[in-house]
Amino acid sequence: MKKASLKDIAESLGVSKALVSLVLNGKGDERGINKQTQEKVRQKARELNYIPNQYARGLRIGRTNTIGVIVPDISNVFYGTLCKAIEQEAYDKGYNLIISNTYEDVQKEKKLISDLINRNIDGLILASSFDSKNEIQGLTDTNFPLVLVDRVFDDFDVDSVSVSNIDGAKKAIEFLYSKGVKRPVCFSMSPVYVSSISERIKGYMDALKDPNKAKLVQIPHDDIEGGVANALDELQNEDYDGVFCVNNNIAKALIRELSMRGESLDQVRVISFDDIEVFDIVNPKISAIAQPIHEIGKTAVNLLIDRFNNEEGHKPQQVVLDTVLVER
Amino acid sequence: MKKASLKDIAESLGVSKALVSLVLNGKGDERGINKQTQEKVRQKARELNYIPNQYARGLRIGRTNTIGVIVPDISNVFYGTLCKAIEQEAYDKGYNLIISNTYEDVQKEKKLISDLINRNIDGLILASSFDSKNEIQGLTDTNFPLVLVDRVFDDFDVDSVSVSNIDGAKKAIEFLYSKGVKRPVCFSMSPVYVSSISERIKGYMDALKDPNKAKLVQIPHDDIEGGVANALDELQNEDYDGVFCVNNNIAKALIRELSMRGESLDQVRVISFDDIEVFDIVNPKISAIAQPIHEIGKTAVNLLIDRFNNEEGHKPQQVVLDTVLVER
DNA sequence: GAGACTACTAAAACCGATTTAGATTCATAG
DNA sequence: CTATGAATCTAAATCGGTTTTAGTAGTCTC
Repeated sequence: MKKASLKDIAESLGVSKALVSLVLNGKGDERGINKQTQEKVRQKARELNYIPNQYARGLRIGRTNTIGVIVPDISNVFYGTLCKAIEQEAYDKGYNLIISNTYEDVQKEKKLISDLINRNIDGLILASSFDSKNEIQGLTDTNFPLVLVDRVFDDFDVDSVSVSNIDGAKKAIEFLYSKGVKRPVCFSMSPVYVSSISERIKGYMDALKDPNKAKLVQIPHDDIEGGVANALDELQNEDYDGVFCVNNNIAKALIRELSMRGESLDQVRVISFDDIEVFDIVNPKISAIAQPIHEIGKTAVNLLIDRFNNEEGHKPQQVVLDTVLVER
Repeated sequence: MKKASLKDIAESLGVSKALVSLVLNGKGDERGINKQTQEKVRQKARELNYIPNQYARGLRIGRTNTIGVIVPDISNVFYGTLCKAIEQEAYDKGYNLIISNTYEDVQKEKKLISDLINRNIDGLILASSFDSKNEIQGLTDTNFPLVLVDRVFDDFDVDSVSVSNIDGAKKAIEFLYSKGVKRPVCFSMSPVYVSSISERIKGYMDALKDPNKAKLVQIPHDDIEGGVANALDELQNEDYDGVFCVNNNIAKALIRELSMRGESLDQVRVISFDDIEVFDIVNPKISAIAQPIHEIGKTAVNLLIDRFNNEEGHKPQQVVLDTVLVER
């Protein structure tokens, strides 16, 4: 049983394709098509289980109701949840998603961007691994609908949704102090070119009571386990009693490493940016700075759709959402 | 700068669209087109940064190089990783993905399936929440390329990829015995209609040394936390010293609940189906039955592609992969 | 120099929708 | 009896590719 086309409906009713198309697109009244004829068309469409061919439609009207999403790694819970949020909102608004992962590979990211665009997506939501906005400058120059999430660039006239990383980091440090921590160190990720990470470091610095006691440890992003282990060795002789992890991957590695060394989480108080389920399962539980992931996704989708509906008048917005301290 | 079309290349070179199309599709030699002409065409295509419009192409040849993927929940690490595996393999083979979540909602799953098909995907990889094969019988009757993963149906002549759940569960129980556990109970999920769960229960039963000592606890899937808490209350007076969790969600809840009650994981030995990172972070670590997720994804994609290339001759296969005991 | 063959290229149909510009009918006004 | 116009509907162009069919030169054969 082949799928029914416009033509099938038109022929079986003895009317033209044009009429059928107009009726089914709700332009029947506007175009003065007889109510009874309209009803017959709709009836027949149901009967034949007609659904328009999206590709013919896309070819003609230049839109495909598909949004591209590029994230570093969908199997990372943060991005998985973000995609879920995006998908829900997009689905409600009648859009589908094409999701791709870069695995932080800048070359792959470039290729993916052009691949997706050439698949005629209507717009792109991008959590970029690029180290500068230059890489996507070309995209924005062509006026392609783009929303950056999670990782954004300063002074860049593009729609974006991010969280107040500086503020979130400050909250984390203040929380540590309030729990009696005297000297918090910061476990950071290198390289730090992504905006979110560098901002969190700045927040840490800003919140320190005594800037001279700042201690920043760089964990290489391609060997988190090893980096954390080295860091702990190095810190053996330093006196510190709290750790602020700039993301959950570092925190997970830290928890694992500490327990392998038989050191309790009671001795060193840990707090992390990004709240994940693990923090609620380990003992003792770990506090965290949670991002409003659902809202990030929802906002990103709506910025895009606003742009679609408003091609000319749209002004790029940089939305910055607040984080929440999850105290455990 | 608008995107270049076939016509642009043809006109700027003074040849026909047809010639350009043939050359760029590698049929130049076959059709005896002058080598030099071919080179000029390719050169110009590069110069104009030409990429074919996938929708025009899809409309004409009836394929879109897009695979639909439907899973219960992409923010669940298991499915996130599965999607990642599928995406990698598909990407390598030149296919894109459209991913959607059902959240175990059968109605949404039905709608998603028809939505995706009407977006002209070439094939579908489905981790279904349906309780019977009847729901997708219609799909297979139309001969639509479909591969079931994770959750499959017996006696169903459809491509599928799953793991040997019975065998995996047996391994888990045997492992518990080998570690001195005397009486393992099974924390299962209700309802149990999905094949994977019921098979794991069967594996548990089969592996018990004394079937009279079987103890099966049903955890409602929509209140795992509460279900686990109730189960632990109920088990207070029973003597048991090991728990086999049929999936990671139950295990996570169990670990959390045990530590909240101050009970150590040393007293009750826990093992879970599905291996997740958490099990390597908590203290003590948790052993697990790992699924070869990457291979599942890869196999599913290749079954689909084989079907594409082999429309008539393709025979549905039920691939069953082995699990691995991850001992910690 | 006609017929056949080779090497190359163009034209046109087609996929299935949308949309523009116009055609047809019929009633009413002048 | 014709012009005006409202009400209905349609033909055809279009989107950007792919593929089939048909053609034109030029060369070779006898």
